[in-house]
Amino acid sequence: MQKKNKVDTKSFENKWYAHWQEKGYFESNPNPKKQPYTIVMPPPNVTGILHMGHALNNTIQDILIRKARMEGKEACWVPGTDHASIATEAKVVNMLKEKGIEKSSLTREEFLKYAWEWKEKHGEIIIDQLKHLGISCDWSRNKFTLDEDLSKSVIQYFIKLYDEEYIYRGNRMINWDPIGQTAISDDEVIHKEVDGILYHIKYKISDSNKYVIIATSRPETIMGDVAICVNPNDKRYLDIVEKHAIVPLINKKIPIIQDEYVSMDFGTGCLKVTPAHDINDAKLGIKHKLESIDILNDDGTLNKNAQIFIGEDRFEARKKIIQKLKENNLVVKEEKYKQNIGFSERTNAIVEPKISKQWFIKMEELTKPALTNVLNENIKFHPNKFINMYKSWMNNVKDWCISRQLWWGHRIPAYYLKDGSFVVAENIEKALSKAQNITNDKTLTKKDLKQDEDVLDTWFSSSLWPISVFNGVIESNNEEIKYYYPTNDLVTAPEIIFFWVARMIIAGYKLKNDKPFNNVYFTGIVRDKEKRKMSKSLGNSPDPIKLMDKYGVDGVRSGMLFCAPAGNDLLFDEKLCEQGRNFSNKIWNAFNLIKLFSKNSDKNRKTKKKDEIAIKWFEAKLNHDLENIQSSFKNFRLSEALMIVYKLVWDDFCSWYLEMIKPAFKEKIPQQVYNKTIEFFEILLKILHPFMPFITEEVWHLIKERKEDECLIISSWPSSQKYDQNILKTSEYAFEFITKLRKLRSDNNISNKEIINVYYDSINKKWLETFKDNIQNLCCCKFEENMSDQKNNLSLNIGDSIFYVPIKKNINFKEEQIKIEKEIKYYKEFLTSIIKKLKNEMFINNAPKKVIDIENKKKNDAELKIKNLEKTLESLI
RNA sequence: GGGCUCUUAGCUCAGCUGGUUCAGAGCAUCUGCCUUACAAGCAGGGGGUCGCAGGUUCGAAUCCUGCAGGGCCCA
Repeated sequence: MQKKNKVDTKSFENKWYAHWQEKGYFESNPNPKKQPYTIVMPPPNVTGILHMGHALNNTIQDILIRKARMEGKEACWVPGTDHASIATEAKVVNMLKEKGIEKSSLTREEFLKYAWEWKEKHGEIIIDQLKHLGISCDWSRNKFTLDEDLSKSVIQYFIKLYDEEYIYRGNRMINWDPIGQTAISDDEVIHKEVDGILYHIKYKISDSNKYVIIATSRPETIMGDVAICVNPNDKRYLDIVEKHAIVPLINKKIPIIQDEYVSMDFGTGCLKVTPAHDINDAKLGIKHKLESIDILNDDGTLNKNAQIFIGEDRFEARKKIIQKLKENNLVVKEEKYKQNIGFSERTNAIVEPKISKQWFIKMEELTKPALTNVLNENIKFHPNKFINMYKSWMNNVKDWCISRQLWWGHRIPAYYLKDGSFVVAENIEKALSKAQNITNDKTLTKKDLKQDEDVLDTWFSSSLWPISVFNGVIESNNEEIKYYYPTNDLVTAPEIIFFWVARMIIAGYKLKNDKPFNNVYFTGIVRDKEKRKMSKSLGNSPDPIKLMDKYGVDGVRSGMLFCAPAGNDLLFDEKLCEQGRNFSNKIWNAFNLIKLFSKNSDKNRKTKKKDEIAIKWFEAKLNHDLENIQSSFKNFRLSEALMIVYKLVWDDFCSWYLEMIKPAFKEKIPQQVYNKTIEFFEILLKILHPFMPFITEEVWHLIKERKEDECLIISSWPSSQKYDQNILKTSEYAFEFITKLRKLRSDNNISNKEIINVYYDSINKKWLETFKDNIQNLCCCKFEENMSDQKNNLSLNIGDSIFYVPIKKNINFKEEQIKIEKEIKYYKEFLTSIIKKLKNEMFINNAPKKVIDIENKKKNDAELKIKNLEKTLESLI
């Protein structure tokens, strides 16, 4: 029969969220009397939707901020969204395509109008979804990276870096995304191993009947070939060096050159050199002063330089070229081989190396303070294993390409004059005056200036986030930035350690000469049970909103946390939410019981001994655990902290404490015990609150009359008080006794209601006095001192004491005997090994005294144990 | 290919600079219970040569080397 004591979390989730917001509990203002505690939220893409990664990440931040708030700090959590230039622009382009509009048919202004409409329409979705999670960020501070003040900050930072000569414009090989039609940075390229084919193609030697065979995986680029290169040590090709080869199909004459760069054992040892389409070939090209022939259009189709297959897509062209070469018997061999191909992080297009004029940031100098302050732990990484990764990136960092051929984003503040020279300024007016100064031409007008068409890499703007959300770039000394910066903790995914974390640190030192945050907590990547990363394409990612509907917000939050140790991937299983929901229910039912107590509390009833002990014990256990919880939090071991709370609530409070103080049938609970129980429960609710904010707030208001502003969310975090260590130790024996007697009862089919008599002789009287009532109460037994019949008894060995249990029913003494003999054998072997150890002079001479003492104690304990077991055996027979 | 990291119960993980009776937790599983807070529960139980092979040491899950296998980052 199922009972209906299930908590309906939906009935109060919205109520409390609205109440907290209405009361302004999430909001923060600089308060010199309080210590600030600041988190900036990693801004999700403005048009994105909530996935499990967001849910985990924001839950963690919420736990941290709620705890800080309860600890009396000025807790400020700044939320926001990111314009995500390339991702959002791609979405808008697709949307337009569906309407039959090509981006190329629109002006910049027209396109941006559509983009802003799109943003207005979709931009609030993720914010609403985040609110669903119950997160307590200061929504009045909600920012968007394209907001006016943030945009100004970005431009100002650009100008500063340009003026200090960290930013330059240069013609370099970059990664070209033919779908997004933009340059992307090295970090936005994902390398994957792909099955490819290495084609061995014959090139005729000029003025000869001979051929040279080159190996290439990209035959469509042969029209861009400008040379053939061999290793000077390669004896196979000595005869053709200095001659010329003829590029097939287009019959172009190219030189055969030598360079040690060419590996003799890869392919045929002959490399076709295509400087426009390969980074290494480009280097060779510069070295040997070769021409660079770009045969591709920006969209990845062949251009007129290719001479053939003009307008065909690069991969189509590849097929056709191979076919044509085959027709001419020029393909000697096709070899399967694994090659590394770069894909665009955002569009998944195969990236094309391309020489292009772009804006770059010189990184070498800028990374120095950013590296030092992580290595010296001025900024702490949790877990710190990521320091190594960070270090190697910082040490090998290349200049960062920050221009993107997109419209959605911060437009580069460079203004070109007719002669191609440019000035960098925050707006056209300032640009004009700069231009007039430089050229000494006061007749110049705005019309003579043309702003750069490109926008900045999104990560360039987000690197300012911890500063710009407090307007610290433009007004570097305002009250807010002075109070909140550096922020305390950043919670993010290790995937963006370079994209974002590193660059925020760089910006922090550049602009504020100080770190942007004290701690970086790296969460794991959310994966499914089969360890596959959760992704839309695999369809293995549950919708967090649906999960919250099913298991309650608190259930999902705690469920995720159960298995989220820092830096370890989270193998998500819906079962965890079930566990979380069950936990909510447990809390709810503990509340139900306490509510029953309240109806039956009695001011005149005196506190019993068993209750006194229960209170004394739980008080000690609670304070003991509070210490551990605090240290887990300090080390960002949040799932560990939750587990301590979980066990404290479920096992210690519900299973032991509440059972101990539960009054007998039809009896009332003493008022004092009730009050103490409420006090404990309140502390438990407080430490549960960061993890499970809703149920705890609800119960908080139900267990006591409270005013509407006496909320748990702003209550004070409990600190650990001094506690009785002794009772924690001695109570262990009581629990052990109870467990063992319960087992004895079930092994021998004794009904739970039947009182079992337990006899004892030499025993720690004080211990028994302390725990007697609770033990008798919890496992339905009765202690007697003198036993008449010394034989045919079962017994319990607890610590150094023996308890005899005369059982009238048929007991298999033989079996019992074998069991005890086995145990005696184990302890005897154990004892032998310890004695051997203690006789070992090397051990005695080398081991610290503490260890030797322990071994001696082990010896004594084992001897006593054996003695008691033998005594037990005697009483059995 | 370079670097980092991991391998402990069926699953997910704790086990700090070697030394408690150290092999642990949660989940899962098994057994018995609809006992008046809770079957989304209660009570009890079982389960691991700590990846493999060496080495250092009085003593190794813990330190070192090699091997095997997984993961991450960078080329």
